[in-house]
Amino acid sequence: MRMNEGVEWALHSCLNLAWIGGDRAVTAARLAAYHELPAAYLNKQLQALVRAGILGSVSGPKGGFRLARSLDRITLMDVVTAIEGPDEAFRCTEIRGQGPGAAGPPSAECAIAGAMGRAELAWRRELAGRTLDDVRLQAERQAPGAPDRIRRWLATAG
Amino acid sequence: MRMNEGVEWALHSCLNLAWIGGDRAVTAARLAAYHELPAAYLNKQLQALVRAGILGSVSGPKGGFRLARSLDRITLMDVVTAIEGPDEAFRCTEIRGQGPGAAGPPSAECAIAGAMGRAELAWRRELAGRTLDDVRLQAERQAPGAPDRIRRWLATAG
DNA sequence: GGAAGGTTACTCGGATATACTTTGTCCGAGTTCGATCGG
DNA sequence: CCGATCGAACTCGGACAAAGTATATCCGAGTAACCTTCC
Repeated sequence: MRMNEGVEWALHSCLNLAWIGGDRAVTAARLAAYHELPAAYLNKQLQALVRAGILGSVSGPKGGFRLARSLDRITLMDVVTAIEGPDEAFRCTEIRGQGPGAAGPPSAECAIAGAMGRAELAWRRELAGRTLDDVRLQAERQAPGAPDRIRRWLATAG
Repeated sequence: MRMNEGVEWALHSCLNLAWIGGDRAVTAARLAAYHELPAAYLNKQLQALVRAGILGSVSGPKGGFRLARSLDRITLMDVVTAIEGPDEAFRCTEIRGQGPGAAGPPSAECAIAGAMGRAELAWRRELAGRTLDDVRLQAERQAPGAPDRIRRWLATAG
């Protein structure tokens, strides 16, 4: 069970977009270059964020991506769902109803699926309770120079 | 992000072994037949449980698998770790340290990795706090006939 | 009749194929900017 | 000189290919029971 690596890229890119400033659109190529990521593949992930309504996109010259809403309105859960999809990690296939072990019509929810689902719910609850603004605040506390650094790099390279 | 289907099989098999009774070893083929699962592949998963010390195995005729300890000493976390491995789902690859975005020597922990890690910890905590005996109790409450059913099937098929 | 030895059948265990998801790449549709032409 | 039109370059978006992991299968090593043989 391994989470899509695009989740990490998406989270970093969202923070970078916030630090750059919401008025300007930034291309996927530039966002990718900042962390030496494959540009086309990052583009694919950002598309997913657009479909989820987290980012907005502009085509053509001077085009690119920008945040569709402020960081305090984007949760970790939003990003994970956008990239990974809505399905749960543990999916009950109801094997208890297959073969000789079948108990006729399925009675209540499978106890195993219930327990696993509750654990996953705790995970989702934690993700939904943390906004990207929380993460940004923590990141700026640990590396105060980050916002300036990306703004300056974008200016010199741009 | 999809969890290995073997986790579900392993959990059901452990409960079935408990219902059958700990004195007798049951072959992978028989456990698989009870839910119409591919026998050889279930065998592979049960091997992982043996390596983790959850099950014990006996070779040769009258051989098979049996619980290495009682259900109240096996947590959901134990089984998940045995099948899925010890690695976390979200793995920080430290892209913040790559390319122009690098902030020299890595200061503190990546804020993103920290937040994701805390969420995953909540999930693990929930899994570690639930034993297979809890699940068995819940399952018997919902389907009181299950223990008898598998014992009887094993006797007739046997 | 009882016990020892050999044989057989059955099991786990790991090495080996196959299917599928994730990762990575490429080209086309659409759009905006800039240059060119005309008034 | 100013405005409109045309061309060109740049961007996202989705279709296409490669790699890695999960799924499924097969065969060999080991072992316990059983049968045969001998005392």
